[in-house]
Amino acid sequence: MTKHRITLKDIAEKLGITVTTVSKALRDYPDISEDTKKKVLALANKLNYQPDSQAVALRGKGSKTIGLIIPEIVHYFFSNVIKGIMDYTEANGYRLLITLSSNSLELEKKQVNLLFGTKVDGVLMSLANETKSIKHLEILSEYEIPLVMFDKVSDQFQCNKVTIDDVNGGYVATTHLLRRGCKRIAHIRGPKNPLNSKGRFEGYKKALDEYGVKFDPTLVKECTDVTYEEGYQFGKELMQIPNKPDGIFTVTDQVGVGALNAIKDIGMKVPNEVKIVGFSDSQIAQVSQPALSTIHQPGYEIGETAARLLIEDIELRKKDPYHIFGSKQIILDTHLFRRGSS
Amino acid sequence: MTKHRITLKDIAEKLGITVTTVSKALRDYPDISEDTKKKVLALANKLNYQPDSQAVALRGKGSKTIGLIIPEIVHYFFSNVIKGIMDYTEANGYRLLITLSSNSLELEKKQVNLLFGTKVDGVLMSLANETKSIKHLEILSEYEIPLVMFDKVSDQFQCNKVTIDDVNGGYVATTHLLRRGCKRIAHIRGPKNPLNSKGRFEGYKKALDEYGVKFDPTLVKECTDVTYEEGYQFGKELMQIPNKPDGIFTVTDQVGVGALNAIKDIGMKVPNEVKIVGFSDSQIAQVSQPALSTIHQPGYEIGETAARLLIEDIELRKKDPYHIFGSKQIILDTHLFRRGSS
DNA sequence: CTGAAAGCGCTTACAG
DNA sequence: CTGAAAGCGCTTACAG
Repeated sequence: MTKHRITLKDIAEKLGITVTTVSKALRDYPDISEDTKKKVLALANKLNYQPDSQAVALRGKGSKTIGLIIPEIVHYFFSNVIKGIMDYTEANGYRLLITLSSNSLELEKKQVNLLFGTKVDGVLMSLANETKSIKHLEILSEYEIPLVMFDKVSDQFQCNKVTIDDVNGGYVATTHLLRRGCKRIAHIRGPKNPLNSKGRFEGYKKALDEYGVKFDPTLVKECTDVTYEEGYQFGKELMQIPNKPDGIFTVTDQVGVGALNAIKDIGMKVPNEVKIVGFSDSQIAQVSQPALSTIHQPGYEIGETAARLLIEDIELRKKDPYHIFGSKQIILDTHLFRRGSS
Repeated sequence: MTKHRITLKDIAEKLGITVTTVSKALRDYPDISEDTKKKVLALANKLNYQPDSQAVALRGKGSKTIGLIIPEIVHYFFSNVIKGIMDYTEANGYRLLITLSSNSLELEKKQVNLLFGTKVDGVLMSLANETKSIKHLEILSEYEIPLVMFDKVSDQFQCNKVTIDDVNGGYVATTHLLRRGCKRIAHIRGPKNPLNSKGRFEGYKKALDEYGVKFDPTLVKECTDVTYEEGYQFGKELMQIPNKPDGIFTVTDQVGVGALNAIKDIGMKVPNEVKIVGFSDSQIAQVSQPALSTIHQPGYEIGETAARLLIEDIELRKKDPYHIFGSKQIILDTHLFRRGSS
């Protein structure tokens, strides 16, 4: 005895009116009498009527659903971004369909097509590390599905983007080390491709340059997976070179804490002999001993802002078919959190 | 010049046949000629035809979408669960709609209704800490929408459930401390309500009992938010009581590392003076110094298993309208990972 | 082997 | 103020 879902027809029959009238009453059309509206509303509430979202989407304009493509989910920063997105979409009556690229271009393509097929009203995404060409995103512009990129964005695609200023973040981290008296500052960077690690690296070089410190490529290590283990390994290696660094700026906190622990395990003192600054302000940075100085990256705000920009485009387009989707880049502020490691 | 979405009608017109035939050809009906099938397939591929999922859902049986209600997203364990769910649903052609209860009963109710209105094929959920009564879930059984609970489950609702054996986990953690020679073992537990913290606490008591150690309520502290900070605070407090504990079992790794750092900051030695075991095997546990011993909780497998059980029920019901949804409880194994803290 | 017709649940121009 | 009709894109019993 499964219940069947209440439809407009059920309400109409019980009230002896037509579905047209019921539909209009529920949507508060001005040409329906107050009396009818009251009756319809009352019955709809009593029966816990929920419009069939598939039918509404099929008929109307938009599914009230947003698609998200994210490179990783087990990840402190991205979790925060997702939370920002969810809170904003939830508050604005949009559903969130979540998909994973696992940093693979192949999967990313698949997810774009899936979301297209699902007729989402818009897409939020952070690119996979692998992704260079953005040809697979063109289907979105062809069909005028708004896209907002965040964190890992491409400069080859025109759309709203939400990022932080990675160059400045790297610059602030490095000048902090310089001001704290470091003379030889190493950098453990991320992979070549994503713009973030490129930016942080540039900021590092810019700071050195400004302080008249010669850039030394032997002090730069490049991660593949950007893990704690890589940080530990590179931290160790850096302490074995003849002219050891006295400061390290790392592309993430995972890597930073890895380096920190390696240095402690070797028997050297942080921050006395080596100072370290990470990036992201993950929880891990607050918990290491000494706690890791880091550049705070506002994940929640990034997610919230990206969702807001997307929903604004969706709503504007609903009202005005000629509305052109935004193409600004919003760059959110970062801050240095100085802790025991520097 | 927005492109319009390719429909069956477009393909039919180009080929000079009807939508009926196109639909059947694409679904590989036996009564369509091979020749026609080939032509249709070829054109559909060429035009990158994607069936309108709303229309399919409206017409057919099921939306190929699963709803997830999760208490928290910025959370190492739940992130892993979600990844397990996503990988499984993705591999089986289901979409995932993700919603947050933020551990609030009110929001949880809202999300259940939202997912019901969205006509998801099934629901996965872990209960909010606040949730005691499960009356708001009855709508799912009334409309025969399958539900699988994981991690935080209720014994008042009949459905498939995936959990770990918290009692055993707490027992294993505590007996480990006893065997390592601890005489006075404290427990920093979670809130009263969720079954997990209750279970871990029971396991703790069971172990004490078995080893003939008298249970001392002054050695039990109860967290509200289960954070690093609470762990730090309680760790400190425990070291201030006259007859200090020499071992601590904590409800999570956050709390465990908090306690560990507090004890180090006081100037006491871990594991020499106090041994600590956490719970969950979060990343944080590998990174503290000494690394935290912990009970590994297989988040990914929990998610994967829950998704599998749900999709099995969905598919079976599609084939057999009389199929009755499962109501077994799968209890996954935990393991002790011994590290430097014990 | 192919197609005409009905219908899923809704919305909205149009008629009365 | 209310309702009959068309249609969104699809699937499937039924007819030929």
